Amino acid sequence: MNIRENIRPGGRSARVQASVHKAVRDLLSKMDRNEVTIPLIATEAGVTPSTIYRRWGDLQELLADVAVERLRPDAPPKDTGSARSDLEHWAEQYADEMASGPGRAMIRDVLSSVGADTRNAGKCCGYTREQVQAIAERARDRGEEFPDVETVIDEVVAPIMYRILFDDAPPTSAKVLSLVERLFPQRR
Amino acid sequence: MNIRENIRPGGRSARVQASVHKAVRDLLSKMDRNEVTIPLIATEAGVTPSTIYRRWGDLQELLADVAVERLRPDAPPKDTGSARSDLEHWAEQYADEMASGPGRAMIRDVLSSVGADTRNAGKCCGYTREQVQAIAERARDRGEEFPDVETVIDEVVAPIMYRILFDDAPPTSAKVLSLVERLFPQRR
DNA sequence: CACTTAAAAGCAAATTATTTGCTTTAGTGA
DNA sequence: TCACTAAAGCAAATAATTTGCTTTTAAGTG
Repeated sequence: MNIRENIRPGGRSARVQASVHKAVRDLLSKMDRNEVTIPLIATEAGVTPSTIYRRWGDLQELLADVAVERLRPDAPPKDTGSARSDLEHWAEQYADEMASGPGRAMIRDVLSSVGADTRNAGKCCGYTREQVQAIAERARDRGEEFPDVETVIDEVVAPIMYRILFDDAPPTSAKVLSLVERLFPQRR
Repeated sequence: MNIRENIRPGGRSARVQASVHKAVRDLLSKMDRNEVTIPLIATEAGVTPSTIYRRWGDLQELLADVAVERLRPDAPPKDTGSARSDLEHWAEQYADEMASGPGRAMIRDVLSSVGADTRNAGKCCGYTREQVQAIAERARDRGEEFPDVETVIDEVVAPIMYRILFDDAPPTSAKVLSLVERLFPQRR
């Protein structure tokens, strides 16, 4: 078979990507985000600035790329015994993480990259959907009632995110619980 | 009274601000947003780049400043006879405007400015709240039932915005109507 | 295991954007 | 009208970005 696949060499790629990502994370933890520049990242990562420019285009794209990685959940939602409490637990944690300083900064980075190709924001939304999906599936396996995933996104995730992004006050824990409550027809 | 108020001269300010804003709007309508640079804006506006750098700091802040202005509603929500239809009408229009190319770009600009001082995103949220408030007040004057403004934000505005920002598919008209429907206890 | 290939990295010069110190201009209040 | 000061202009210095060209390196091939 000799139709040349367009998988091409480019072997150092992974290594460079890893060291650049690490450099970004390190610098971001040490200094103010608008002091971080591409030449600085390049030096820290031990690569040439032009490498970064050519691979990522600009700082925004690079920051978005790093942020998406960091926003990827590292574990499925905790199993607390019932779907409702799984969701409560997950939503509170989600709200906390996203409302934190670094969380907000990462969301901003993701949203402000235009990257029509990369669809960064879409990826984040996808991670969230997967998490909710996992809770929903556990509910089904247990034979519990559980709302549609899209409904959970509309009624729990969206308000949390809207308040974090646009409002001065991030949602309190009580607020998050009340959002979840609306989804469950009757008492506990 | 001679305690010097800290209102200081700075008279050309308004004129410069107007011409810079106009230049930004004009350029944005003519070319791709990432071809727009501060030196270009400065030339178009007939000012010096350093003036812009000193007043706005960087391109993001300037774009955010212009975007906030443009996102300000120019009229109160249309009075269509009933609160529910006012809200339906307003929400559909809001969703359309925000989901459009320019709408999305403006939201992105607003969100990606850090401006801890300016609170750009907060202003936008404020405009939205005012619009919903106006509908709510009309409802009250007519003696109609109407949900709490914050509830409308959680259940209608937030899902619309979340889907526009994070999801690939902006909300359809039917989707928007179904969001409004949930807020009204029973049939029309 | 050479050896070829092409994507990705390095390098450096050219271009462009940003910052900064100093000077000038023009509203404002006396 | 005059003095005052915030904001604008100007230009030199610095920093970031782009670009053409060369070099390196992981794969795939024989």
